[in-house]
Amino acid sequence: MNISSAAKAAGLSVKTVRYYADIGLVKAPARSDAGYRTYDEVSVRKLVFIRRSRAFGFSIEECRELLGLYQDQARTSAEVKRIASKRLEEIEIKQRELQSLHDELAHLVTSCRGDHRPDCPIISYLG
Amino acid sequence: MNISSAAKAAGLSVKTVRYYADIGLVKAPARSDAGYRTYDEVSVRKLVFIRRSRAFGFSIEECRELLGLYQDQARTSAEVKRIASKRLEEIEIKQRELQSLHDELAHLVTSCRGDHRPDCPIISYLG
DNA sequence: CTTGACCTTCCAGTTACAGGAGACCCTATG
DNA sequence: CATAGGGTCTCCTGTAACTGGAAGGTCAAG
Repeated sequence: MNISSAAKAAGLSVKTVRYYADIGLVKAPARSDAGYRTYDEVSVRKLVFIRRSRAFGFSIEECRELLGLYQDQARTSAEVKRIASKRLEEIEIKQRELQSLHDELAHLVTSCRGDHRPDCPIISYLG
Repeated sequence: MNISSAAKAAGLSVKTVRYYADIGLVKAPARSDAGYRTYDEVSVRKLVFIRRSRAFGFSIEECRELLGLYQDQARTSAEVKRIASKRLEEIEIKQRELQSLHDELAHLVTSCRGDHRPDCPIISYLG
């Protein structure tokens, strides 16, 4: 399985798969005679795992850690839960930040008439 | 007023102020004989404007545009409102994304016992 | 045999700065 | 007056997670 097939199967771009190989996250298990990266089902499954973890906003380093736990038969669910909980907390913090930003900006936008005149509460507030 | 005083007055780091000068966002209005950047009240006010705009998540390019509108006596409030509304929409999209992420991850975290055993719904879901 | 789609490596660019090197400047103190 | 400490300058590198592109090798089809 060449890199483009693996990328398609995993739902990633070729560039991204090559990048993951470069940083040692998911290396191609083999190379062809011509030096082409060759992937198998196992590595594709890892790539999918990474894609889904990334979609959850886990960083590459967190993905690396999660992938280690994914492959580790002996790890406890507590180890996984710790990382996921940390990520959940980050999400909640970001949500609160976004909420206050949203409310403040929404207030400014609704209070701005948005007509041809120059006076604007948004600019007044920012300045 | 040297760069560190200006930075302190604007609530920014010296590095950031120098960066804004480099990219032509807020240049120092003058230089001393020794080549030191010299700031005045007007430029400090612009720096504050940028800091507050950045805090609202406006990109540097958006800040550049807003700053242009800020300084433009003839601009209409509609022009400002357009940019702010666009930003507000981006925030709302991000909020919805974060919300579904949050719900899904929260569901996984609560369904994981987080004990010494290896079976873990989080990993099962990601893999 | 050639064409076109693949693949390779390496380099540059993205965002919005931060860190640091090496050199210059300024002020205060001994 | 020398020097010590800060502050400032420019320039280079690094960050996260890739994307785009150049130059060149490979492979299958017609």
